[in-house]
Parts: sequence; structure tokens; C-alpha cells
Amino acid sequence: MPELAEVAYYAKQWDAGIGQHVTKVQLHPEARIFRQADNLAEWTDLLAGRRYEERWTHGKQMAFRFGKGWLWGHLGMTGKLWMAERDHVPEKHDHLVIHLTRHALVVTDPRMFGAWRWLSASAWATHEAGLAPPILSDAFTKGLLNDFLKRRARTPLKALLLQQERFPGIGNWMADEILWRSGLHPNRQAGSLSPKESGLLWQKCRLVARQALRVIGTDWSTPPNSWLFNHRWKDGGQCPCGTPLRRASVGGRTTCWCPRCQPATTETDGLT
DNA sequence: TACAATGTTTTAAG
DNA sequence: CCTTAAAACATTGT
Repeated sequence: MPELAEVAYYAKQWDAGIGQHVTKVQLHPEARIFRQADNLAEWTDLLAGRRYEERWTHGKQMAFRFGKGWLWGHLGMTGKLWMAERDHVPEKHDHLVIHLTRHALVVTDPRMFGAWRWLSASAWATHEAGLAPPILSDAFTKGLLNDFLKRRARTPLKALLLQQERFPGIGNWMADEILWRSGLHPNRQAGSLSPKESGLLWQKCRLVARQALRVIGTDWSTPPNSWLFNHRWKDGGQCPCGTPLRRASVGGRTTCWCPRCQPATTETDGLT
């Protein structure tokens, strides 16, 4: 479920715990979300008595600083963060509960595609150094996008936008939204874009990221009807232009587009 | 019952 | 080495 804006939203849910100290940690050592955690047995000791200091997000990644170390996480498909009362008793899918002085920080994830790790200060520094430029940063330039389009010339645009190494935080609905606003067919090959089209794509990446963070990332408001977002899941959904939306698997994911606003070309391979 | 779900990784194949 | 498709992961909801 969570993409850029949803991740930002969930990370903020723990803000009320900032400044409080850890009193107890509960987790299921066998839960799949800890499969990348090589130091799980030490978590209780590592966290004990530490103060929750600050939150951090980058694309779909999130991290929370306790003292000098960081709890790093990814929500996968069904992960959620929420704040419970201090004595919260974990329910079936509450795989990690960090009890604080007055509240409890809870990670819930039924499908367990998410991942959680503990990073020491030095591991954190290494991790941060390897991150891709955020879409809304000055470092996310048109040149960077153009290079990527060229290097992945035969990849469908839909699959391209889902690659986190260049588009951190873009997920299924944001990719569809960006392509729809760019007037680009999701099955267009990355290398086929004119300079004008790639400039438009760059601009819409930024626009959708900015608007999503503002609308969903703050309080999970419903986006305006002018977004594709509100129409794309409905069977028989219509583009605001009045054309019935199409749905098909592109780049391995369910993709929604408007055949009129996002016209097929020779390299969209029969997908109209 | 069968299939799909806003994600990532691994495997296999071209 | 690069690209791509498919499978796998685990659970819930339609």
C-alpha cells in the first residue's frame, strides 16, 4: 500500500512519542519482517532506556533515531505504523511494539513484505551515503532522468518509474498518475521519448510527488477528482475527459491509463 | 473458489 | 553485462 506520501504519513504517526524513553520491546523473532535483521537478539538491549529522538523518510524507506542508533524500516505492501496506549497488547499482526513512557509505537504488517533493521551510527552513515537523490531535491535533474531513459531504453515507462534507484518512493498509483498527466502511454519505451516529452515527464514526477505529499502525506485527505487516483480502481472508471479507462498488466503490475489522453504509438506494441 | 492487492527480491531465460 | 518475465513471499478481501 504505502508509496512516498503514505510512508511520510505513517512515519509521522509516531511523532507524539518523540522525547519519550523506551521501557519495553516486544517482537516476534520469527516474523518475516525481521529477515534482514542480523542483530535481532540484541534489539531489546539496544533500545532499552533510549529516547526516541527523530523521524526520517526517503522514498519508501523510513527510519527512527533512538539515541545514536536508527530503527530502519520498509512497509512493503501492507505495513502500517500507529501509536497505541502504553500497555498495548500486541494483536495478531502487530510484529513490533516499542513501549515508551506514555505511549507504544506499533508496527502492523499482515503480509509481512516489509523489512526492519537496526543500524548503528556507522551503519547509518554508510546507508545514507548510498541513497538516490529524492525526486523533490535539486539533485533530481532533467539530465539525471535523461541518462536513465537512455540507459534503460527498451524498458516500458511504467516499469521504469517503479525503479527505486532513480525514482525513490514512486509506486503503482503514482506511476500511473505521472504517466497520465504526462500524456504518455505506460508501454512506451523509455528510449523513445522526445526531449519535450522527457521534460514533461520530469515535471510531472515532481508535481505528483509534491501534491501527493501535501494531500496524502499530511492527513491522508482524498485527492481532488481531477486526479486519476480517484478513478483508477473502479471497474468502468472514466477519465475526466470522458473516455473509459483501460487496465492491463504493464511491467508486471496492474496499470491504468486513458487511451485518448495517452495515445498508443508504434512501440507500445499493440496495447492501446 | 479463484484471483488480485499502492512491493521487492530472486531466478531463469532471452 | 543487460533486459524481462515469472515466481516467490503471506494474508485478506472480493
